[in-house]
Amino acid sequence: MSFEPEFPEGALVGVLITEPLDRMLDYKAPEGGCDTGAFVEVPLGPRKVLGVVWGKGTGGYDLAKVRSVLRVLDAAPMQQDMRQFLRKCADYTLTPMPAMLRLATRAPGLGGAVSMRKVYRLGGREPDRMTNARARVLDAMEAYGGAAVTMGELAEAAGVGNSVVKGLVKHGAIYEEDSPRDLPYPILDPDRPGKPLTEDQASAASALRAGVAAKVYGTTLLKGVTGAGKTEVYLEAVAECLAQGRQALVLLPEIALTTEFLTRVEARFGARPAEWHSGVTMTERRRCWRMVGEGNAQFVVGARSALFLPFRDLGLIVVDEEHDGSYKQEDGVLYNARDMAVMRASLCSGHVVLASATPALETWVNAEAGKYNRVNLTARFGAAKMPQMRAIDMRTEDLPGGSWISPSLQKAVRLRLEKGEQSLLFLNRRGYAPVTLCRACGEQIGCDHCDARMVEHRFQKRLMCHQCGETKPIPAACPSCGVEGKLAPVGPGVERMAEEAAAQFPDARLAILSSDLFGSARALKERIETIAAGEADIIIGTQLVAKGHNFPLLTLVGVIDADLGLQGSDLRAAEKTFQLMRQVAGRAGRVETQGEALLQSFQPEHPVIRAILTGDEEAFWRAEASERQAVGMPPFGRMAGIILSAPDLAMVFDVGNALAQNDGPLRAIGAQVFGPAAAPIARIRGRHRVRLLIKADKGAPLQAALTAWIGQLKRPTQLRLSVDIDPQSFF
DNA sequence: AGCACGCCGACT
DNA sequence: GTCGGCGTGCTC
Repeated sequence: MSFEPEFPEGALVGVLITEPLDRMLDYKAPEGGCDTGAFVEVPLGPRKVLGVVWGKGTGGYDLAKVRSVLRVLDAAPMQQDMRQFLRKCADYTLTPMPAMLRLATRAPGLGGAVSMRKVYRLGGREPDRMTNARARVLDAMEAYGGAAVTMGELAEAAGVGNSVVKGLVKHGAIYEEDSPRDLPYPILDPDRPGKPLTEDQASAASALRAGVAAKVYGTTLLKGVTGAGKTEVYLEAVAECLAQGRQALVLLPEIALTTEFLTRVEARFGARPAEWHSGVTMTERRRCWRMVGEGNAQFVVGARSALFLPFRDLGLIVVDEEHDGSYKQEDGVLYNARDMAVMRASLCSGHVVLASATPALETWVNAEAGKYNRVNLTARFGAAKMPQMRAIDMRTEDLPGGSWISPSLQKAVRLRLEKGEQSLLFLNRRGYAPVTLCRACGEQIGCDHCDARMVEHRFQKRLMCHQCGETKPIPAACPSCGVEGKLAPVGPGVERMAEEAAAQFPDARLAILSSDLFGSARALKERIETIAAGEADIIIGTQLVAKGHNFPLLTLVGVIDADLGLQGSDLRAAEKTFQLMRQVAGRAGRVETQGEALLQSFQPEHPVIRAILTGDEEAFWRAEASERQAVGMPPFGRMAGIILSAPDLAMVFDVGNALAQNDGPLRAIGAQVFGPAAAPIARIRGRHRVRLLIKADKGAPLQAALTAWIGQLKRPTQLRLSVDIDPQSFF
């Protein structure tokens, strides 16, 4: 080290650790000193824990008891913008700092030494005897040029066992050396020619490029209809970012989408980006985390948690399908990755691209207000046209009970079958039937641990709770009245749709796409590929199919129940329905032929259904926005949810009521409290849950008031409390 | 989070 | 008389 450390040995430093203590601890700097941002190992009681040097120590602790940092870890120090990001994110979501730090250190083996492995290069000397096998090894070696190769790879390439290689090492014909296991990612070339862009795409791309080139914070909504080629366009923004030598991040809402994306990146930049999501191996995660921190990964594609990777110089974050509900983490640290992406970029002078065919209302409003730029992508790529959309009025269809494919829809499917084209029947309900009803006593079979009904999954021959995942066999007799043979499945699920479709179209090849029918993302992806290639005539799917997979042969989409999601008092229901419908409809006819989308509805005059059919999105958003504005709901007001849970129902309500009564800190900022009421999921794994909702004006200092409010409460040990800022759904 | 300390019920 | 339940408190 040629530089003096910021804190010389023995100096007092404040360390943030990943253990749930909601304050910094003072330690003495270790031998050799340390700097702010260093990842360190510190003693805590009998344990050694991970931490980050956050700055000068406070000195507010008995100096005699202050212990010393054990060692500075071999990892790129956390930069100032990252520390600011964690702090702001913690303040916004009311999450303790240690939990934020855990999010940012989700890399295995962080504490360990850099792991090494043996690699081999061509040596200078000749072996004593040249054998056939040895010659093959040297030939294979030659093919690698000067590059290092592992034993496994080399033996494989030469078609020999490793003893041959070892023999050559002994004679000096091959050098053996140690190399870090975590290798840098291949260099991406932003100057390779991309796919030719349409005029529309090119102008959108240059707008995005300009945003990235400015090297200041900015957010752009990239709004483009399904199939308009948003990916090609934002990859140009990535190219600009890479050309500047900065790092780029693309967030995708679904792991299943990454494989196709990687292929496109490879085609555009000549190599694959780093991947970060729950599906990648531990080794690869560690490599990704380290290389991102060292600047040896230029481009990362990942899930929402990739926002917390230690980027050195992040110039661009793309949030693809930004409206997708899965960007909101629903357990642990409750954050919305879309909003946190904006926060992160604002701290590192990066640009954000929010891409969607159907933006979230919040995003639309921000673009209208001029807080975000807006770039529209209108033309469909190539010859593809938007599908014709039509409602099927279910009130006038002659349909026997227990079946859901109307005669009009049947006719349309037959037509496609005759032409050898694919149809998609969309139903956003997994399983066979959502309700199992006893025809003798009216009992609906529920989950033993939650207040949810059990959904029949006929493939697995079990009932399943979609809340907690609990399953049980389908009983022969009613658990309530004991009568046998009277249990009946009620309502449709995709499995049941498949049964009906098989009866209606006996000669068609059917494929069901539902997340619970696939063990892995890989299996799902393979299935999607064979279907896209034409292995099925009729696809029956849940919302999984609405997430951007490309089915070129698909020309008809039938939405079985377009009314699902319109009911209820969930404020976002209309928005979600709108987004889903347009996306599913966008599946149809992505290539040459004109597609058709049919929506089965009992209320075709509903504004949402009409907005979908007329394609007047702006009208939909304007109407939705003014409705929300009138009642002061997000994004025109602020909301927070408080979930209390404990094994004892009375206790949860007592605490909830106590909170509701002592609402002084909230009243001080003009906020209102609603509840306590049973939470949307009233019981999970034996814990009763109640929810309070807080509604405040847009500018109100909500987080500070919530902290003061919750702080005055003394709560029993078994009671858990979590705060959800900007909840996704509120009843 | 762990882990220790500590104060009340059913066992050798 | 002890073993052990988990409530309370501490960790620099």
